[in-house]
Amino acid sequence: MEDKTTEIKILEAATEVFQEKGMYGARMQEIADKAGINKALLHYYYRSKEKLFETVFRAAVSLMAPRIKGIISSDVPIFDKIRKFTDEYISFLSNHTYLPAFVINELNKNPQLIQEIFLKEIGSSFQILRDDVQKLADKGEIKPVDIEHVLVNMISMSLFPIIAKPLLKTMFNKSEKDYQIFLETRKKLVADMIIDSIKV
Amino acid sequence: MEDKTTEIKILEAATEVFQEKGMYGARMQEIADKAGINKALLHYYYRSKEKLFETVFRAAVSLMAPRIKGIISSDVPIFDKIRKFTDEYISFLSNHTYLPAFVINELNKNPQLIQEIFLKEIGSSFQILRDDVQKLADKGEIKPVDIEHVLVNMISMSLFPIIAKPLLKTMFNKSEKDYQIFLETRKKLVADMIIDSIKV
DNA sequence: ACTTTTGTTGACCATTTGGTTAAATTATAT
DNA sequence: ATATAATTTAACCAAATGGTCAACAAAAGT
Repeated sequence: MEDKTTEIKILEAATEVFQEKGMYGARMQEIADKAGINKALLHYYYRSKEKLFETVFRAAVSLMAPRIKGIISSDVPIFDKIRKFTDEYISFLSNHTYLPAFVINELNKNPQLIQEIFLKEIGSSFQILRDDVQKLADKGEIKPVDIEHVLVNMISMSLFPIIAKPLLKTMFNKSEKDYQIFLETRKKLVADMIIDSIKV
Repeated sequence: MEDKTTEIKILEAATEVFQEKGMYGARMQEIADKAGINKALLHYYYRSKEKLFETVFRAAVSLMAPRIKGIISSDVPIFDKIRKFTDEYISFLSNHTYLPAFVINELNKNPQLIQEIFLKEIGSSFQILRDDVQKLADKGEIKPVDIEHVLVNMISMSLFPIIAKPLLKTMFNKSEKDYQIFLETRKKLVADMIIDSIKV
């Protein structure tokens, strides 16, 4: 933490605070304290709170989105793609618990940010997936499903248990460790469900 | 809007603002303006911002939770229960788009609130469901599934498309109306998937 | 009629907050 | 060495914010 450049230290501290408190709840002073620097330095590197937030937010999206993109546009059989997705995405999110709630929440509060940021990250790869699925359906290798629903189902079942973790943890009376196991189990379970829903 | 009691007007205005901006982002002045009253009146009826927020939050949970509870603990065959859930819950949430993101988000930021509020609302009915499913599995009428996963799957696929609406709307390039149709379609689709995953 | 309680307001206050500035310190180049 | 540029800080500021208070108005008891 010591030899890191100030700019990085700020970004890390800001990420923590913003993800925990959100754009409005975050305090510049808290970020400065957490980064171990003077508040004025924040403004020296990132001109305003908004600028800093946007940087953090873009970084968060850039951390989440390419993984979806990379997996769904990789050149492997579709069933493998699905298994790979649930496996890697649930793993990744387990280690970044705050991320999805942060992104989705800020997206709700500031919808116009999406067009620019999110589409650029994901956009194109979705078309590819759509075409792939169409071809497979034509060849009779899978059911002629609506890819939008399949994708939403898969993302829902992978992401929601992370977003609603505190709720579900309490609801099912699970310890932190038990919840991790619960998530681990879902990797295969979700993939199986999705595959079952599209295989002929 | 005119003949409503001041207290109600405040609560409605506060609900709007809190759901849109969150606890931190909400401004007492904005709530007062939206309610068409003086800011001091807010403090006359609800002593502090925190108090007001908690009232709004509890009301939101009380709006969401009993519906889950009512459906899953009703005395109808399990498959009907599932169809009823997806149908009614997606309908309800379509008319209260902000609700789930609001509840889940605040729950993430303030986890200790859950124990008290959420468990009281949901808690018991979950045990009933668990027992029901166990019995059905013993009788061989459904697979011996893990009810926790089934429930999470069902809630995930119903709730997530509401929470991530702005994201998915952009991603799939859908108009407001198209998105409503998309959600409408999901009612049956989700129920079918859940039922398929547990039927023998 | 009038007293008391309840509801409502405008003006005000202390604190917090994002942001600035001028000066000091450190690094870099000449 | 020294001038120049980059980094860091303490002190400060204006605006915003949650909250209060004294006074006024309306309702409700009596």
